[in-house]
Amino acid sequence: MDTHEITRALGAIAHEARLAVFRLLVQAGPAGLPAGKLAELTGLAPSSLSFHLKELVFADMVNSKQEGRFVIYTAKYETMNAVLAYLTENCCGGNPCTPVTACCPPETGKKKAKVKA
Amino acid sequence: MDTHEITRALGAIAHEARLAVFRLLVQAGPAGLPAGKLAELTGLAPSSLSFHLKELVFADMVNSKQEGRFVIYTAKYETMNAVLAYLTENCCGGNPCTPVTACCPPETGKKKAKVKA
DNA sequence: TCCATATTTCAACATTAGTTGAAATATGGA
DNA sequence: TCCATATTTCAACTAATGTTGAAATATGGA
Repeated sequence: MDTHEITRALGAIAHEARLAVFRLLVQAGPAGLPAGKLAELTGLAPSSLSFHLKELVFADMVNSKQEGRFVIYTAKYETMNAVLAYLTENCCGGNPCTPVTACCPPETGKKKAKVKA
Repeated sequence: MDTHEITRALGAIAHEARLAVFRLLVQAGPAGLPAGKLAELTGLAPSSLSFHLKELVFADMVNSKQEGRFVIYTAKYETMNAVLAYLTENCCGGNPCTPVTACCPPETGKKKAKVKA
């Protein structure tokens, strides 16, 4: 992940509405949530939500999949973890401080169903 | 830290120039770097750098202190760590996945020289 | 004091991001 | 097929962000 992708990912969640959406998806886990539910939970106008979801998808922070007439969105933990890793890399002039262990295995909504233990 | 502060912090580093500056400061550690050195390392015009530094300070991601005729900037690890914590809080629907241990003790450039162990 | 260096401020402008409401598209069910 | 629901697209507009160069301010040293 280069700096361009990192800033895009950060920019994606550097907005009240998108941060709210992203957190809802993080908390929803691999099952995700349909756009309508997100609209209901955030109170965003459908067109505005759609705009923000596109941003999140473009930044690779979120995945979408059609399911019947719903579109289900899921958080992409991998990208978030890569961002966290980048932010703490080379921290403190290379001094080995407490290492960052990023959160959550790759989502099971995708192909790889990697489960711990 | 509320969502407004989080988005401000994220927005502060969601920009190529500011991310570069922030990383340089993270790597520089508690000693920090003067504005001029940052201008040299990033190639930013002085007025542009000044603008971005103000953003970083405003977002509480960076501290500044006058030192002779230089202004020394330092990264504020505490804020970064709070942001990392927020992003992974309540992850996976509350499932206790690998916990995030954020990076670096509070900087010693400030008053509190809290060292672990 | 006067000068050189370090940094910030300002105004003008250019670019990008976000919001709104209406219309378009897609899907499943009667 | 026709209708209702779910979501996205579009165009117009508003607001926020970022860039530039010149001028202003502050500091230390000769």
